[in-house]
Amino acid sequence: MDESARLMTVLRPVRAGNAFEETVERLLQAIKLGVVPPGDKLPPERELAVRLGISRVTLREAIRALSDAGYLDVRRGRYGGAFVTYVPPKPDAGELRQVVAEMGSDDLSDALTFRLAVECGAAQVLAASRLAEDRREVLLRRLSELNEAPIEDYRRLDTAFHLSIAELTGSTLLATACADARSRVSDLLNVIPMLQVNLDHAASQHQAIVDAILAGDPDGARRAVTEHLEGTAALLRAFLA
Amino acid sequence: MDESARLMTVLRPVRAGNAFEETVERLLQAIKLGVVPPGDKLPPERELAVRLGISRVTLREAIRALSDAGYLDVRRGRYGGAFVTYVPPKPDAGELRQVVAEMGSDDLSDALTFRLAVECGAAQVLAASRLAEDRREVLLRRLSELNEAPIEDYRRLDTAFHLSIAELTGSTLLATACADARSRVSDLLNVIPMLQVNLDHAASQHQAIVDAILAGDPDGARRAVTEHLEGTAALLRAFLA
DNA sequence: GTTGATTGGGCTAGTCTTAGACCATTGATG
DNA sequence: CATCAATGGTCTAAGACTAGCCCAATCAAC
Repeated sequence: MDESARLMTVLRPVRAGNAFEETVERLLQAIKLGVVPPGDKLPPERELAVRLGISRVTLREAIRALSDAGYLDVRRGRYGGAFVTYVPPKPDAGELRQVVAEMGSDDLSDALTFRLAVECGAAQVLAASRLAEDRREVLLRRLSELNEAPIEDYRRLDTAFHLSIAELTGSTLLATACADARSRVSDLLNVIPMLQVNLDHAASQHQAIVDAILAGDPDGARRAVTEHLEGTAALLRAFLA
Repeated sequence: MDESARLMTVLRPVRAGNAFEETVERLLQAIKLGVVPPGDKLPPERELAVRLGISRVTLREAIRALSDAGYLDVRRGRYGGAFVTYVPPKPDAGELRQVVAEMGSDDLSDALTFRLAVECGAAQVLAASRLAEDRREVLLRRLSELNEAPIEDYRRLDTAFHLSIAELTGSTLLATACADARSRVSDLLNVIPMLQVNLDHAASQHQAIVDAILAGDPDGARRAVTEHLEGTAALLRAFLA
């Protein structure tokens, strides 16, 4: 609150952990967000190490850890690679309380606030910009893909829809922030039961978000995103009591 | 835009550089944002190294580099320390073109979009929350400090005002994002001439932001922040042509 | 003045990380 | 069924980074 709060913010740790830990975290993000869907494989080690800006040795340690933990299946030889075996756990309200407890109430509250802010920010920025026809089509395609998704692909395509909004703004920083926000709550979202009423509700909210963005209505987009996110946020916050 | 855009976002470099470079960047952020004002000193090396999660050796290399570059004056002995000597350059429209050019148009555009999104997001979140009386007072105090600021303190107190909005949401992640966004454009803001009309304009916009937040009006807060930021953004974008 | 607490300056041994080379396995293709 | 390109598996030497220790300088307080 006072001046020293800003010192805490800026003079925070330069690094979240060692290279190995940060790499595990990043790969886990790619897996859990469905950027690399189950059954697909990560890029070859040599290429991935360059992309992540780390040595192949460190990357291999991280892959090894994820392989041991059951997230990846590593196969040698041509057409081999690190295949994603992780499938999101089946929704289970019982586990929800446990997962929330593991995270800590302060971190959860922080993550939910952050997510609300950046997703609303992205939606309003996108609504305020003149959108080229091909970008409108991307947004509509993501929406229809989500609406037609089989249950087992729902979470991944929901993520894809939400992240597309940030990506379409053209800001890498914003897309990164939204991906980060999403991954901080993805474990929680995964264990929330998916009832048909909720899916229907979500579908109409998604439609409202897209309508507001395409209509060039930033306030409407902001409200639609807020309404959509506050639904799950309120549910999660209820488990903090 | 397509699926591979998300690969680029998530499988980006794990680290922005080596520990030394990242530390220099972080200290520079603290200095340029005025978190440690000119004449004040950084925390003692031993304490700062712990906060930043790096070794004292690496921290000292970074401090040495900033000292050589004229940002810090390091003095030994009790009551010594690394004193901030950096004072923001005098505004100069001539330099603006040069600073914009150094940054690159894509990075600038990205930073401006990111800043707009996160600051709007923070303001709307704050406006939507029930604000305790002491928090309202913090906001009002920051505003009046800014309005009464001598010209040489204006930028620093303007930063303090803007960052307070994010800090008051209670989200560390959001405060960090806003500080990051601000520091990405601070060099540019510093060289924009400060004309009295512009200062008056900014003052009324700041007032509108605070009014909307205290009134619990997220849409109003969003619009007020957008109007305020788009002013400088438009000016900066003009230099991209 | 002398003292003592605080602070920057510097050294060393050990660990983490990297770059690059080379080996082993796989399976589509001819 | 032999080939070979693509891919994971392994090793080594060099560099980056850290933890911990002690030295040197400064200056308020006594």
